Amino acid sequence: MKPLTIGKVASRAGIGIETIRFYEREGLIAEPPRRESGYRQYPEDAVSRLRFIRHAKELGFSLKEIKELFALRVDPETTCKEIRERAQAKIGDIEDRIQALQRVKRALNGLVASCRGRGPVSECPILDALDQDGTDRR
Amino acid sequence: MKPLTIGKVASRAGIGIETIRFYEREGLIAEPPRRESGYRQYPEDAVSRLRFIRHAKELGFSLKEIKELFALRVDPETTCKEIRERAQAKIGDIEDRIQALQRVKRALNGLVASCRGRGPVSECPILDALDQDGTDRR
DNA sequence: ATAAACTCCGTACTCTACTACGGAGTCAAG
DNA sequence: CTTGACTCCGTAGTAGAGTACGGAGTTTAT
Repeated sequence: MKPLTIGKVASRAGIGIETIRFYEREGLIAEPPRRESGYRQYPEDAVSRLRFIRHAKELGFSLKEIKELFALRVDPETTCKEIRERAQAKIGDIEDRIQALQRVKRALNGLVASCRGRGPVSECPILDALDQDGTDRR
Repeated sequence: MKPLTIGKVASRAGIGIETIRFYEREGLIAEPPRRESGYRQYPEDAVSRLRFIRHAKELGFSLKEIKELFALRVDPETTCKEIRERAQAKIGDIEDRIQALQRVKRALNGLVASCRGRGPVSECPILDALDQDGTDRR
């Protein structure tokens, strides 16, 4: 359980050193303790947090949204009610995204099918995939 | 079925006029025909395409990726096999994303539940949600 | 005990995806 | 036939998310 240097954390989490410092500046991760020399010393679980950030980004969450996800559990002063409400809002959000992804997937499947069927692929099922609910949510 | 001006297209698709011109420059949408005055004239289905772009972006696809999705069906010279392969790769990709989102969702649900259960919410189920496969895919 | 590798910091640069500006021409409703 | 809304274009600016630089100090493996 010895603390990790920034370089170790970076390679384990699969991101760059500069990015970690950047996230620290942006408040996505806590400032870690330092040794006398000023070197950062990370506990193991910093790696999980950074991986989470990486994956969440790949899913299309912005850094701001990721911060909000983290905020759901920090401070023990937040009332349960509030946490529940915010979490549930996020869940709704995520469900929307899943729906939308499933539509894209169906469209691509349609493409594959029509292709297998050997007919001309000229017309485009992808376009219909997400076309509905033209109005804004979020 | 009369053609639409850029402004109409923009409002129906839920994006800005400048953004449409930008997408045109970037090759995400075709240059539409113009009337003598130079005004762009869009067919109805331009709206679908733009909505598709908007939704795909919300899902975390970059413009470049979106272009790749579209490229799956443009040129009729691409072999069926190739289209199928590329489409299937994208499908796999999307399935991964759906899985990941479902993990986040489960984590949030857990959060809500543990909260309702009244125990201390101190420890963080969210972090585990996406934490696995530390290595890169894509 | 010394070289190679690592870390520090602030600043500056890059890339993506818009968004705004502004002057000039065009359209359409009254 | 005017006037207010719309569109044209090129260029410039912005926000978000990193990424690079470079000189100086620190660790660590041999």
